[in-house]
Amino acid sequence: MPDHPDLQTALKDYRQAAGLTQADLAAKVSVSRKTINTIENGVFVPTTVLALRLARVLSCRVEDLFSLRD
Amino acid sequence: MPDHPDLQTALKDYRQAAGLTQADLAAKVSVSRKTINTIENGVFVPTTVLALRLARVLSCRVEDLFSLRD
DNA sequence: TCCGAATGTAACGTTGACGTTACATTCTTA
DNA sequence: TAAGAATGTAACGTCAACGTTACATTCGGA
Repeated sequence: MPDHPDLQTALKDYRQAAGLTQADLAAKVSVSRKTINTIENGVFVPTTVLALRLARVLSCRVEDLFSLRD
Repeated sequence: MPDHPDLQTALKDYRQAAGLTQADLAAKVSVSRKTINTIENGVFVPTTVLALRLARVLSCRVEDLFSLRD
């Protein structure tokens, strides 16, 4: 489960704080559970549209969920 | 210059407010000028990494630049 | 400790983001 | 109004995001 070179994510923390499973969150933003799983594990970076949906559902900013690795 | 169905953007407004040309902004975030141009015109949506870079350079949030069309 | 729930992960295909180059068009401003 | 700067846009290629399905593994509570 490699970290993505450009980005780090706090998605798992926010999801768990909201009391949601990966499957719950996937349903709320209309993607597959695998998509949530691979994003949390840094396998790939979500599109901006998905990042905006995730931030909306988790009541935070895109920057809270994803930050550039400098 | 079709609007993207999922997203609307205020990138042009923020760029112009910062006194930057498309070429200036492209250089600052390390993409081609065409990429900035096509994003501003809604031809396609930037990746999350690029959206984060744009927000950083323009001193605003990703949500200020891009918003879901509901 | 056992069982179900939650999570990890693999293969294959489709689509769209972006680069590069080049040229046409539209704005500025002297 | 002429010249340069800024912007629009087209063709073609590459790579990564995601879907779908399926199965293995791990975790948490009775």
